[in-house]
Amino acid sequence: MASKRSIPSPPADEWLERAEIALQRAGHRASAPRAAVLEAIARQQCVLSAADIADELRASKRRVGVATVYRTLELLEGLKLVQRLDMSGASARFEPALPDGEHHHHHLVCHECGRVTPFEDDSLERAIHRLGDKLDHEVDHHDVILRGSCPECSRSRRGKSQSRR
Amino acid sequence: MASKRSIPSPPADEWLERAEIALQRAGHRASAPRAAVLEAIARQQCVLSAADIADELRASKRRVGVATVYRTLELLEGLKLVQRLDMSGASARFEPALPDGEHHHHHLVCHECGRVTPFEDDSLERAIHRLGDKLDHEVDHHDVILRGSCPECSRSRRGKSQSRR
DNA sequence: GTCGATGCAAAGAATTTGCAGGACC
DNA sequence: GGTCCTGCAAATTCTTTGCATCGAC
Repeated sequence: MASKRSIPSPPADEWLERAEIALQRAGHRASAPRAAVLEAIARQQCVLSAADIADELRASKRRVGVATVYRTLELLEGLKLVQRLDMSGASARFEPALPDGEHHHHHLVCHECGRVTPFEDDSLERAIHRLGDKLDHEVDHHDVILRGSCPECSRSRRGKSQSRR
Repeated sequence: MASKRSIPSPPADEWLERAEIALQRAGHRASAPRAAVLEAIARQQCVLSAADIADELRASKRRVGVATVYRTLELLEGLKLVQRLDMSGASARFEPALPDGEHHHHHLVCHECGRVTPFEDDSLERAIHRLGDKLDHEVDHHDVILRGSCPECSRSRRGKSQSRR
């Protein structure tokens, strides 16, 4: 047990289609650079920074200016199609957002290797939901970030002694 | 009975003393500028940015360079005496951190007025703690940010019409 | 007296913005 | 063909760093 705690692979194409439709309905044009950014986001397996996206596109011969990447991300964030993840100090990361609470998840950040791992947990969601009711605030979004060491890092730090917990 | 949901006023002096001792024990000198930054942090009622601290000190005639403010905050963060709060886009905010889990809390950010309100909730903490066990990661810290409208903003939005923005 | 701490200003990094030309509808 | 969009580079903002000087221990 304690095996793959990863989240079922996100429906990339579905997201892409939804994003394209949402942009169109919001009155935005479907340009090639914008489409390239959308595809890079849809294709990603992990959270990406604006620079990551620009680099990736440059590598695949579809150069897109950073400004366009930022402008597209801003647009998508406004339409709740991407979710921004603030990394202490470093540049912000972005990931495709799924509709509503569907597939809602949060992140673990390893402060040794920097890796970001998504996870989901119903009891956490329930606790937050209850909180929303309890507090006067209208809560419409929440971020949870757990920081610590990922399995690889803590394992290698422990060195030889391998004690599963 | 959901009236005072605020957190009991933090023991400012206690924090200040603890911070001074911790710095000294870590081999740092007690300079006047650093002391001024410490006091500003201890005195704060809400989260402050580095610029806020510098401004506040300038107002109270104890000018301290921003560089010193940042350096002090970095020092304090390393000693777990302050907690950094990443604000999407805007500059990071800092607040005094209390020892261990003592008085542990999180924040609500109003996306209308920007106000940051602390809250604490045991069931949330328990859920996160359980999560730490469930996930392979060693979790040693967590941040939770709820975003929404504070009571004032949602009230005024509902009550009156939505004039100016 | 030594070495850490400070302030200033320059350097860096991340993100935004102005503008002229290009592309979509 | 009118706009919206793009790329580039300059501008902003936040934070860090180099360096000569100052001050705590």
